[in-house]
Amino acid sequence: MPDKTLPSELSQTRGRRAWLTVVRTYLQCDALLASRLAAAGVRMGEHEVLINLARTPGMTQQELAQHSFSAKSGISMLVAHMEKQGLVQRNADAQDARIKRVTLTAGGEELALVCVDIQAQLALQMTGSFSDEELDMVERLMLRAIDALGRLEH
Amino acid sequence: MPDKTLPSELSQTRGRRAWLTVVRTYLQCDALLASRLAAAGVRMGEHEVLINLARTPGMTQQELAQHSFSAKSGISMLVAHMEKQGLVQRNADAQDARIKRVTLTAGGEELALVCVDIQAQLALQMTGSFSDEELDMVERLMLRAIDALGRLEH
DNA sequence: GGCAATTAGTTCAAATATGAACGTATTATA
DNA sequence: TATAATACGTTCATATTTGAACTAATTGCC
Repeated sequence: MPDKTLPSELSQTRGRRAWLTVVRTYLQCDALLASRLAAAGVRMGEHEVLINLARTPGMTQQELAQHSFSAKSGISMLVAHMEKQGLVQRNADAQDARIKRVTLTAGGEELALVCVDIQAQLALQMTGSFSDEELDMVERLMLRAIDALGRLEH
Repeated sequence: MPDKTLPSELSQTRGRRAWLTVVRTYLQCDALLASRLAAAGVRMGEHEVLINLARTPGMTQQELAQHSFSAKSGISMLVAHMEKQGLVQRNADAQDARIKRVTLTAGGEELALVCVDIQAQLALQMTGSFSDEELDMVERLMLRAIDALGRLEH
């Protein structure tokens, strides 16, 4: 009986192969998304903030940073810039003076709709041939993966 | 409640929801991968090059750039740096003097094994609860998505 | 052969993203 | 209550990444 799994075997597992395909898909999709957003005059970082605030108005910058997986310093500068552009508004929280709650302005809402549209359009083009069952399957499997990752984080 | 505009319909499709879950999974996995590689003294860019060259020795820098979805200028600098570190070697192609073929040194091979191991380990931890059928399903679906993306690229 | 078009790689300035240090506000603890 | 520990946001120096301009080599075409 062969003993514990060796690195050279591990590297050929189905899991790794499947995941690398996910990564390739993500990177290719991301590149296309970036180019379509650029055509609409929106950068990836702005897109992320707009999408998040459209779904959840009043997010803190900390929350924005976590959700977009970027450093809070970057969010601070980005949101400041977007405020100058008139896309968002920052208001101190009533209960906690440390917190700045960020909301979209009318112009921000409008641009967020464009972003959502671009994103949804791309998702549709990419998964257009998937059945509802297949889409649900993807979502459920990915949620399981996220769950497994969460258990590792400490 | 009456319908709003067209975008709001699109934004709620299964496809978008499923895809956003994939994105979240990718970002979370990527962050963890980066931290584990950092613990081994390897940066993400180096990891990408090492993994690629381990699978396909003698890749050109152009090919490396395409496979890792980064600018060729970055690859040029990165590979030059890795050559100084003694991880890779660049040799002019015999047939085409423009091309530099990149291969791993013994040290590079060794480090590449570590990278492959970290990557495979993470993939296994993430998809450990998946059945073979589920893994194959993920791979096939992602390949279909990549195919659909390929058809759009013009 | 000769010349335009293309391709691989490099360089460098500019755009982006990050981490550490700091100021300020809040919460926990003694 | 005082004081330490923590949390949010900003700033700034420092990576990291990119795009455009450039050199050199190759290919296509007349």
